[in-house]
Amino acid sequence: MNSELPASPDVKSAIFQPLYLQISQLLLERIASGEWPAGTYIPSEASLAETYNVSIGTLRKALNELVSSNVVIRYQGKGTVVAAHDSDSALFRFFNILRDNGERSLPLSRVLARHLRTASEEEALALDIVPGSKVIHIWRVRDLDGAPAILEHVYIDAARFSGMDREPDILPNTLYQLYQQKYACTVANAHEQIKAVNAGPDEVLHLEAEEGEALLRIYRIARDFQDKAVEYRVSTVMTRHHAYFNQL
Amino acid sequence: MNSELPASPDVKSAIFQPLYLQISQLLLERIASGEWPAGTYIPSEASLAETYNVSIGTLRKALNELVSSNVVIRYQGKGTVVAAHDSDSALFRFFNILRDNGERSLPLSRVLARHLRTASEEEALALDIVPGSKVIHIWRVRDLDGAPAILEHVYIDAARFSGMDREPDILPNTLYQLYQQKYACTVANAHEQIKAVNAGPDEVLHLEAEEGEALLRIYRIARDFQDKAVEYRVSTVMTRHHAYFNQL
DNA sequence: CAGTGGTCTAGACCACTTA
DNA sequence: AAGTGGTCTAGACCACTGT
Repeated sequence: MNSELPASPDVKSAIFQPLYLQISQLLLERIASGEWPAGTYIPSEASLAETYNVSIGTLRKALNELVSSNVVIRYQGKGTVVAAHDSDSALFRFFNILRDNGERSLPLSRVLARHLRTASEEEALALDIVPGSKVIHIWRVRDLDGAPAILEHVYIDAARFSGMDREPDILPNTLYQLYQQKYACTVANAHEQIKAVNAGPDEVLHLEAEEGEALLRIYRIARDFQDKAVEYRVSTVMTRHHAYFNQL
Repeated sequence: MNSELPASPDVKSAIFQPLYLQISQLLLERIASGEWPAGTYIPSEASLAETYNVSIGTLRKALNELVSSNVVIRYQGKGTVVAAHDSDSALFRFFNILRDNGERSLPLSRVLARHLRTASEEEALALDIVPGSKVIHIWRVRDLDGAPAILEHVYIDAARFSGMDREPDILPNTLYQLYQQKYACTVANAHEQIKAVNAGPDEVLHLEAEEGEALLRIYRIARDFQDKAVEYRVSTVMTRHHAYFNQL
């Protein structure tokens, strides 16, 4: 087959990109479309290779691309599963506030307010939606080790997450799981900007901070596989007993 | 050859690890030993494959491991070069303080003090050296966009960097380049812990901060390829016009 | 042009999981 | 035992870089 066809020229010349990247993209689209929901197993290498008419080696390379971008996880002898936010490893990828000694501390949330409102300029810019659109705003405190530690504003596009402002349920600790399970929307990466701020009235009241105490403020924009902004979040963190950890 | 030998069993059974990882490790050792200094080209795939008696595919896999851990960089048509800290990409891997809009800003250093002294308990712990050892301490201010923005304490093992406290030269902006070029010591990764602090006298004086103004404090331990601690650094950052950026 | 890394293939065999 | 992913090989061809 190799001697006749110089590596499936029809597919190759269509888009100028290596075959394995094209396949990787096709698989990503099928995952993003909801065909294979998070937590489910996708077909085996051999079967996918047959589907796309490529060698198994090329298909492996395509899958490895998805592994390195945290889209799927592979288990030898079992299969390839679409990454879900409830796995232990994924849970802490987006939660970098740890105890001073580096140990994990499970956060506990209390929602202070939740409502639908018109996006401010800043929020619309961050979420990449037209100014004047509606957003759902969630305001909550997160406790670490029994004490209030994070005061957090979360903004999401109301059009995309319609109904979430009226959900009767108590919100789960990790919103990303909720986005994934109820709205088929997986946060794939996030970008953060960190500054230091002096505590104001809100932080004095809800974080038991001293007036003017130095706190971390983290601005985060979370994006899905298509690089579309999913959530804008501003967190204010008390760092008396905890710190933001980062591996370079 | 494949029918006779089940994938070079002699090498394989010696250490229980995939061949390509063993080779990757061997190459890393040769790089760390100084045989191929930073910035130089290592032998071609074909020649290395012959040296280690493995197929070219296996050797590629070994090299790709080194690529993903930022040890080497490959250029099609040219060759494989040992990563150096002076490449534009590497320079900003360890410098995450950017302007609010996300643009880079080249820092400018002024050394306030530099001397040899006995390590404190904290410093010895961070550098993983025996308490009572000598460290070189560098204290400097870094300007961003013409204004003092970072007040930084740097600690390095005096035994490893002997002579650096007496160097007559003005220290370069990026110490990591100096470590690499003069001490054959490459910083391969780093771990950071970030807190918020209120400005004290030092920061008021050198960063022109208001008394009590909230500042970022970053504790960083930098390590080499062997995961040995190279440098301990405590930076205090003014975030009026800059922020710490991070991609998750 | 020769030499480098990048892609793709085809097939053998190994290691792990499940039934 | 059957099915999955993981390793290793061998070789063809492509794309890019220098002389």
